[in-house]
Amino acid sequence: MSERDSDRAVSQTVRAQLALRDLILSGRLRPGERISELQAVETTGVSRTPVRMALVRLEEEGLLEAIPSGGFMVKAFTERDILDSIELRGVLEGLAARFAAERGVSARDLEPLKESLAELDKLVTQDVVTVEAFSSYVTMNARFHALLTELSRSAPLIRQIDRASALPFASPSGFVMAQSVLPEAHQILIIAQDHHRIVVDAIENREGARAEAVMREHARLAARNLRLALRNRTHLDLLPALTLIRSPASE
Amino acid sequence: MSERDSDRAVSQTVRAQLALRDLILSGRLRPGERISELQAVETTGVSRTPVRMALVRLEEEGLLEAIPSGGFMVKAFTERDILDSIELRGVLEGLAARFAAERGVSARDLEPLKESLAELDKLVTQDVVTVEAFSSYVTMNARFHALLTELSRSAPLIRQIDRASALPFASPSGFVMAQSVLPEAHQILIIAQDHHRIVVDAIENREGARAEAVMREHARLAARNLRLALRNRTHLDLLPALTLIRSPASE
DNA sequence: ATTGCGTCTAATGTATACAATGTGGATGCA
DNA sequence: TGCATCCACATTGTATACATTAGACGCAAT
Repeated sequence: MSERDSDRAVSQTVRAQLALRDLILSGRLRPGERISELQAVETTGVSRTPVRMALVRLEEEGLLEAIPSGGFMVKAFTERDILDSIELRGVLEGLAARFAAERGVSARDLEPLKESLAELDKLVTQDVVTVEAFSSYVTMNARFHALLTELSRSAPLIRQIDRASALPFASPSGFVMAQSVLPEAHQILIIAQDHHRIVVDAIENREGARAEAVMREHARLAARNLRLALRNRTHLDLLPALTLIRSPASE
Repeated sequence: MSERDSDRAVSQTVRAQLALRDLILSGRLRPGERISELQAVETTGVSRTPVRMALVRLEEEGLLEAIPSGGFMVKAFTERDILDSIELRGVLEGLAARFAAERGVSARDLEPLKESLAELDKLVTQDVVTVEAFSSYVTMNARFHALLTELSRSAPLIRQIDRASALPFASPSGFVMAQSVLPEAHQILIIAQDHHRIVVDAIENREGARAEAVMREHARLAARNLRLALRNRTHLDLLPALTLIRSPASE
């Protein structure tokens, strides 16, 4: 009755899903830990049915793992898993870029991507780099990647990219915030933006192989950011998802 | 009480999932058709709760689509969707082959793949090509692809390939049976087997780019089979999954 | 005649009660 | 003292009853 509108708008299932995901990513549920349904009921305030639905969806999302005897546990990731997930996303986005280039994109359809590119330019070219600037960069970067993916005009591919980007450490903006405290911050941003520019140019000129290659390399910036962030572990609080790392698989 | 052991062994959820999947792939539930939960309860014989679980899993699998206002409908695919799904699988398997090649595979780990290759050789080199031979080819081919995927030793990638291969028309053996009635049957088999041989060789010699490229091309054989099967539509009964095609997107 | 509003119905979303199974502990025997 | 077995409890899987919402049909008014 006295619930807020924002609470009433979404289903109990979604509410439970959001609450549980937050619990996992914040590290309050540790990797390997079994998730008790009744405990989740108490925490989220919804009944068991939507909690179970949320658990199934979180398993699909990749954050949970089904226990053979029943129930779910929080999934544990190695550093290698994360790097592979980033490479995987790069390969998929590379395919999307190649599809866009090979199949052709009308000037009208390319316009939103170019606008997104210009907006990113405004942020990157300014000298002072504040935390707020990084925050809006994250938003605009996500938009650029989403627009690029859609240009593939391939529903199966878009779906697969969305699923691959669902894990926070695999998403295009997963480690951008880590840059904000790194000395190499501005350099990496400039390089990333050059990748953006190149892929738009390649699509426009229908150079499929070039578009694919640059998107693959683009994703590897995230891998570089991850390694940098792990080396000087001063600001790991910016990356809550790293609580999911089990054995860092030191090389 | 009087249920068969095979029925008692699996959960109601899995039973409903199998029954509904069969209904969809057999074409008894047409694309775009809304699935009534109560109707599904009657058909499958289990109660609404496991039916709903099964529906969620089938949506994740890609066979169903969530309706914004609630419930699910059978997903419709264009011919383009299917071709893209095949290309997508090829790209992912290409990545798996590249990972295997770049990271190296011990002789011991490569052994099962070589055995699988030899078994396939026995089938391919024999002159008479019966339907039974094709059937066992499908099994062994699936095994080869599964072994190859595992050699990537990347849990995220294996997971993604499994999900991409879940759709019957995207799986490595999706259109092999269509070959069995085509005059080009034996030729295609010989070519496919050569791809298998090349990828094993490339992995052994740590040639990542070669391994990746050949797996991509290998997947395109499935696309070729699909086009051939659609052209002479005499034996479409071998490919029940094609009932999911909505508008064939003629080119 | 068409459009808009209201009601009614049937469907999904949710909660909870019940059943069955797996797990942990304790006890007894070797 | 260690291992195995059994029992009890807790947890998940299932069924069903209830709530809520979306969609359809009909009636009335313009």
